[in-house]
Amino acid sequence: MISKKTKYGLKALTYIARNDKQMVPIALIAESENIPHKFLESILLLLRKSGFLGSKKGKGGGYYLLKEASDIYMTDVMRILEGPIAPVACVSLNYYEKCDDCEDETTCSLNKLMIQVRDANLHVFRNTTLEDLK
Amino acid sequence: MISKKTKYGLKALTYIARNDKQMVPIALIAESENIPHKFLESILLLLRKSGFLGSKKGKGGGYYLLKEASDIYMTDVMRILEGPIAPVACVSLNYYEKCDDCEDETTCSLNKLMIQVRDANLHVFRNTTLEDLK
DNA sequence: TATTATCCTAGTTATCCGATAGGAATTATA
DNA sequence: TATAATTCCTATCGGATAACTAGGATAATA
Repeated sequence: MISKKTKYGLKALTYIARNDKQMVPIALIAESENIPHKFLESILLLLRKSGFLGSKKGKGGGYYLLKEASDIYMTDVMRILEGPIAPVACVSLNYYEKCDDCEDETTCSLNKLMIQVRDANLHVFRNTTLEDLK
Repeated sequence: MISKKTKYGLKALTYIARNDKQMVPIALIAESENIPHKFLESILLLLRKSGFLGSKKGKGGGYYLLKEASDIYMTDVMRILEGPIAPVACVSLNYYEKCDDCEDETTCSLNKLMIQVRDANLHVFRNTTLEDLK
């Protein structure tokens, strides 16, 4: 199950994408999408620092997409918001970590299944961009 | 990312499946798979109550599969150990719950993506049985 | 009856999720 | 230039959940 952070983040990105070429202030997204204002603030900050969003301070300011929606892939967004796409770190492409309970990954009975799950999810996320959520 | 409970549970089931037709005591699984004994105990208890395992108390006792490994589907195991397969409750087949922030699911921008993720995972789990992990 | 198991309820501890607080910095505009 | 509107940033907090533990009851075997 994905976190609310991820859910809110995706909804916010979609909202901004729909209002492209305009500044979208936090308050507007928060109200429209029923997202706690301060929580959303921290999420948008993260998305900006991760290179998805640009921002402008002050009156008339807000957030905007730095790239075309069709160039924003769910793989990248999900990794920032939710973390690893893989179900276990030992099969993660971007967040690899060794298991402490496993001696050898190649002989681990879960390995094959975990890779299948990872790849199934990757396939979906690689073939979906923000444009598809608009 | 799946919980350790799920990971341990799957490993334990596999271990038992490999030693089919024999009683397998907790202690043996715990040591072989590097799983904390008491934690594993609670997991096996759950798997028994959920109908995957049978048990026998006392000397020479232990756990055994109630069905053929090839009849134990990952969909069922995962739902017990990990909970919903869907990434959000509002697209879950077995654990449905309405979103509190969404008015209408049919117009939610995430809906389609979430269903795709759910179905991708379902596809893997429906086509994998415990036999495949052996 | 001693030993080896599971059964069961109830903890404990640590981490993380979701959300909030409060002010600093920046910008537009009246 | 004053004011309002906005993002920026750090810190914090309560509650839930994950991971694990304790300790005895119960049952089977030899």
